[in-house]
Amino acid sequence: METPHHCQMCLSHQKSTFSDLSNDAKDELSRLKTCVSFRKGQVIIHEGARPQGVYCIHRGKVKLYTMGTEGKEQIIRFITNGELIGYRSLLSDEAISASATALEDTFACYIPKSSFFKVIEENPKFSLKLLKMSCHELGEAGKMITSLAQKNVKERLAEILLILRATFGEDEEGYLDISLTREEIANMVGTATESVIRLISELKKEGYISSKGKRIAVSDRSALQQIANIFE
Amino acid sequence: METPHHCQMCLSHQKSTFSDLSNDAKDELSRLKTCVSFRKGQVIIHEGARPQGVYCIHRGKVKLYTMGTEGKEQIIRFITNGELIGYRSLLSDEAISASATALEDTFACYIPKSSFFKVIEENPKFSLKLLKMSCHELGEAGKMITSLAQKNVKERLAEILLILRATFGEDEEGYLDISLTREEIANMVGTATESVIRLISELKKEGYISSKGKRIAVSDRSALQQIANIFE
DNA sequence: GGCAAGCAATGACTTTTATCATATCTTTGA
DNA sequence: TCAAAGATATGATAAAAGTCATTGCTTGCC
Repeated sequence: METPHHCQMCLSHQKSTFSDLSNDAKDELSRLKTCVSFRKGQVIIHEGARPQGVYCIHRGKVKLYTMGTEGKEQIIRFITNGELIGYRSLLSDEAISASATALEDTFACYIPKSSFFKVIEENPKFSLKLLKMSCHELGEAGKMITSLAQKNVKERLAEILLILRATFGEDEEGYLDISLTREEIANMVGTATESVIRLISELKKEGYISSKGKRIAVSDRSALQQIANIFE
Repeated sequence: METPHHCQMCLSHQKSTFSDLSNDAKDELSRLKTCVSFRKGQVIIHEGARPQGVYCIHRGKVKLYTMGTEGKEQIIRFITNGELIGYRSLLSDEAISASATALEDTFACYIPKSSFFKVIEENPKFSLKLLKMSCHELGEAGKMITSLAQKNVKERLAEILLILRATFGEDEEGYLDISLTREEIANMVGTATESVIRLISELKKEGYISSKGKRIAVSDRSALQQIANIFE
C-alpha cells in the first residue's frame, strides 16, 4: 500500500510513544520508518515468530491475543492510537508471545529493530519511558490475573465492558466505539460465547446496558462497577 | 536486625539483577544500600503503599500477590535469589499493586528510590536490563492469563507444580524445595483449597506426584506436562 | 431484493467447581 | 510429651459454567 499522507506526522501524534523525542531524533526515525496499513481482520504479528521491528499504531484498533488450548484465542489487551506492537518480544529477545490482529482498518509506522534499538540507546529518557510503560502494563496484567482467578463470569464481563468504555470511548449515540463479536468478548472474559450472550441479555434486562446488534452501550456505569467489585 | 556478614557481597551475587554493573557502580550502591532481613511470614511491601525503594533478595523466597474480592490472596509469582521487589511501582510511578511476603527467612538489600534511579540514569545497560526483565515478565503474565482463562483446575495445578519445580528445584529427597500450604497453592491456581487437595490426591493416586505432609515431589514430569497441555 | 453466511439468542442438559460439614492428621509450643 | 491450633482429607450437596441443539436475526454480496 502507498504511504498515506497522514503518516508524515505520525511520530509526533500527541499520544504517540515517540512524541517526547527531540526533533532531531524524530527526523531520524522518520527516515528509517516505513508506513504500513492493515485491513480489518489482517494479522499484524504472529505468535511464535521472531520480530524484526516494532509497529507504532497511528490510527486503528488492534487486539493482542495468545492461542490457548484447542486453538481458542485469549485476548490479553487492546492496542490503539500511539501505542506500540511487538516491542515486548524485541526487548526481551524472545519469540512473539501474542499475536496482533487489526479489528478495523489500521495505519501504523514500522520501525526496524536496529533503528528502534538505536533510538533507545541514544535517548535514555525514551528508554525510561518504555520501562515505565512496560511496568504499568505489568500492573494491569496482575489485575487481570486476579480477576480471572477470583471473579465469576458476570463480574468479569461487567469489568471488561468498563474497560472497553475507558479504552475506546463512546460514539455519538452512546454506544461503545469498538465493534467486537460476542465471541471476542468471551475471549477477553475467559468464558464460552453462550455465557457472554446470556449475561449480556441479563444486564440488558436489569437496565445497566443496552444493545443493538453487536453494538453495546453502557447505561449505568456505577451499577457495572458494583457488579464488577470495582471500588475507585 | 544487624547487618549480616554475607550482605557484604550480595550485589555481586551471581544471579543478582545488579551483577553486571561496573565495580565502581557496585561500590557506590554498596554505600547507599541497607541490609535487611525478614522472618517467615513477614510482609515486605504492602499493596496500595507508595514505595520508597527497592529490595534485592539475596537469599530467601517471597510470594507476590494481590488481594482479590473477599480478601482472598491471588499469588502472581514468586521472587527468589537475586530478584527485585518493588521496582515495578517505582518505575511506573504508581501505588504498589502487589504485596510481597516472605515464605521463609529472607535476606535482602534495600536500595532507596533516589539511588536506584541514579544507577538507572548512569548505567544505560542496567536500564536496558530492567527493560528486558519487565518485558519478559509481561510475557509470563500473558501465559498465566491464558491458562487461568482457558485451562481447567487440574490442568492449571499440573502447570503450577511444574513452575514450582522449575523455580525452586528439588531437595535431596526429590521434594520441591519450597514449602507452601494447600491454600497458597490454591491461591496460585485460582481455585478453592478443597479442590487443590482433591486434585493432589488424584495426581498421587495416578502416580504422577507423591507427597508427605505439605511436601510434594514431582515423580513424572512429562505426564504433568501432558495434563497441563504444555508442549515444549 | 433476496439469499447465504455468520452471528446472536435461548432452552435443555451435563460437567465442573465451590461450599459446607466433619473427620483425621501434623506441627508447634507450653 | 501432650494439647491445641492449624492443615489436610473426604463426602454430600449446591451453584456456576460449559456444551449441544435449534431458531431467529443481521449483514453483506451477487
